[in-house]
Amino acid sequence: MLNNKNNLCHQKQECNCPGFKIHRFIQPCLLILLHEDPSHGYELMARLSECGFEGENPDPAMVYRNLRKMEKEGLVASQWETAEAGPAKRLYSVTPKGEKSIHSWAVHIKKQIKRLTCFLEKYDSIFMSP
Amino acid sequence: MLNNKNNLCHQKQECNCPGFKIHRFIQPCLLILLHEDPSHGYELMARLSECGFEGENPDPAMVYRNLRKMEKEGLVASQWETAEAGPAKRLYSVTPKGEKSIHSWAVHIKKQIKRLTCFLEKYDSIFMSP
DNA sequence: CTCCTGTATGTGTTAGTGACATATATATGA
DNA sequence: TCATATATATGTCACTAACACATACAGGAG
Repeated sequence: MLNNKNNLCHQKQECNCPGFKIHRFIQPCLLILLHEDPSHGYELMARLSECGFEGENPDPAMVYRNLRKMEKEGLVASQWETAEAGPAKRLYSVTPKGEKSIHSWAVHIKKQIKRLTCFLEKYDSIFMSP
Repeated sequence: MLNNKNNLCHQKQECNCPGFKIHRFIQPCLLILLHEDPSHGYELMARLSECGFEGENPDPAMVYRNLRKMEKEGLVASQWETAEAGPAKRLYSVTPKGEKSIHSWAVHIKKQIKRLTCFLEKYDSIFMSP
């Protein structure tokens, strides 16, 4: 039932949310932050604390590489900003395709909250019950 | 402030929850299921639906490899069960070290729920407000 | 007896990811 | 001129998810 050669027990990945389960949570965070306000990588690192990453300074490599990757996939667009003082910034904004991706992520994030809550309920009933 | 050579902006990984963020969510699920009731891999695949994985038949490779890995790390222990009919089963149960790991996971899972909820709040305020 | 199905446990491979280290450039103030 | 803050980026490595595939035992159908 669970596993035979014609109907493998694990379903094929159909969702276009990369990662499917939940890793790459940084991607939807970056998308929604950019949707609120176009921004650049360095600023986004700070703004990630708005997404429940308080105190956990994010890896710049992760931020910059994800931004470039999402640009390659057409989820965000960028342009150089040289007007202000300091080194040039690469300003990112969300494309229509990126906005669709946000909706898609929201569905999966709801599902994941359900799973995590399910774990916590089990946990509490085992270790927190009187 | 965010990034200088002496105090890198991303903190070192100190937590003993492998994966730190949330991937490998299958591990705490297996641990708590085994804590409820010692079981074997094939059965655990079915029981994962109790953990919010309804309809998503898990990859056997993930289940079995994670079980073996956790055994190697001393989080679970196993013994062959040959009494019943059918092929032999490898019966797993949680060790004291594994129980500690469950507590550790619970902390991080609470944090992750906070993060995901934070995302959804932003999402709703942008796309669901009147 | 043979074949199919269900139960049960694994291995092999590959692309992708996270974590960490490091490099580079601009501007400001001490 | 030297340290610091701002800003972006590359290199590497171990680990993971995803998928394909292999193996073995047992029961029932034909």
